[in-house]
Amino acid sequence: MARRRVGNPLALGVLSCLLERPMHPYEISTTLKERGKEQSIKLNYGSLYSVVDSLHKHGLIQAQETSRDGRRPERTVYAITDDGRAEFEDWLAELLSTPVREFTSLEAGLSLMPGLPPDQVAALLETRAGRLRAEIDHIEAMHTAARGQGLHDLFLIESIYRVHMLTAELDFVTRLGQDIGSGAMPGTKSWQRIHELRSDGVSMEEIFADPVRYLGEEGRALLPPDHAN
Amino acid sequence: MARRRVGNPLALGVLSCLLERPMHPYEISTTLKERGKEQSIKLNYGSLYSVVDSLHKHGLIQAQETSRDGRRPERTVYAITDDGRAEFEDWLAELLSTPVREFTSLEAGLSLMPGLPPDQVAALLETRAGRLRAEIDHIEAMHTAARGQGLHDLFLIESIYRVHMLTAELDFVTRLGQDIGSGAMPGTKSWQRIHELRSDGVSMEEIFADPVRYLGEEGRALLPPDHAN
DNA sequence: CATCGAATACTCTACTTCGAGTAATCGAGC
DNA sequence: GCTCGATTACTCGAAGTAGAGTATTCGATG
Repeated sequence: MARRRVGNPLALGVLSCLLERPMHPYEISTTLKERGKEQSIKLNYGSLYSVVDSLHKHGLIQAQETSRDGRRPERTVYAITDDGRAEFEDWLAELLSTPVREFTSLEAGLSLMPGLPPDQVAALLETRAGRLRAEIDHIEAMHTAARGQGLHDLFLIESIYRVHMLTAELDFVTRLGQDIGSGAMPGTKSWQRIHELRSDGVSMEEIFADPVRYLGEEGRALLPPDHAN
Repeated sequence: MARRRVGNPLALGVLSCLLERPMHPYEISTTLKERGKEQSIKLNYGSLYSVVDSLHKHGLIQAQETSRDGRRPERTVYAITDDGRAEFEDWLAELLSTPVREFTSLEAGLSLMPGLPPDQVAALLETRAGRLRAEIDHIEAMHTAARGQGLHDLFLIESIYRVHMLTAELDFVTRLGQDIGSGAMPGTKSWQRIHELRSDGVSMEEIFADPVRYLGEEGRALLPPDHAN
């Protein structure tokens, strides 16, 4: 994190609140929750307080007053600085303009997919598709409700984006599950066969040593594991 | 992370290597890299060694031998245990079947988007679209090359998924940028106006106190910030 | 007016992650 | 046979993250 002095996106949420008026950390957290920002920015107390400390240390916010009611914990009210305002604008512009590589768990799963037999993978992807459909329906019901309250799509935009991406994932997963299940996916036969061989006690090294013997012509594709990645 | 004894997906990559044969950590890292898995599973040395330790501590892998050549660092070779094999299958099945909520930086950006004026946001989204197109072209060129080497799509699946999702993002971002730029997005007028008022020194609180006065009828939508989220 | 759950407002610590740093060996070329 | 960059193989510490735990007050209910 050479670029940003504070790297957690929660810090951007903190700055966005302080842009309106000075607040203390707990108030920031409730404000973000009220506005549904915790749906798009991960928020937990441990991170909130350390992020606020860090923003303070770097001069992006400043402590205004420290008060206490009776014996309740101290509250420190923070205000944004000019430096903080500049950082907010620059950071937000970067988030919108610049894609960053994010590692998702489905990508990890897909890349290791051959570790399970194809019929099982097809079933698992079908299960995922069902869950995605449920999730999409759930979010869309909330959108309908929110629009009924007169809320602009502008304030739902991150959630609309989420539905858009979940739908794309659903398309992919549905198609892939079908292609694997039906055997339309090239290589599925070998994939299946390797799992059969392995449960008969043949080691990976034996199969790799002479794939054509174990897998027939399809096995030739395994010869140079020459990923041009 | 109550579920998995070791939470980092890198641990699944480690297990997948040891499923083939025992290896030492550095060999695991080169194997994962050779196969292009570091494109889909974040891999860095610090994490690798702590993940291996953790797998060992939890009995999912076991140390086989510790050797050293001359004065070179020690190498510990690890083998997977039956427990590790079970964990691998169960975890991989979960990754494929169960969507998890992942917070992306674009979602964070979109949710705070009104913090910049609409014309600037439209321009930033256009910039992003261009970068996404470049990224997609780049990955597709690699696919073409890999297929030319006789590689099955099966071994490119995570990368094909990535292109699918990048394309979905590109669609969304392109459309949103146009809608905001053209003013077709409802609420854009108020959004613009708020930024004008703010740079004239009007505070957020004043605007929220009487939105209709500052923004006309469109401002009425701001009255109950009643996110049904 | 006593009680009990919800809300307020943090604190603490164990765990994870990151990536620069270290240190030896190997091989190619002059 | 010497040098220099690549490769092998990790180590270390600073920083960040998670989320359970703590302590107080408020408000509704019987």
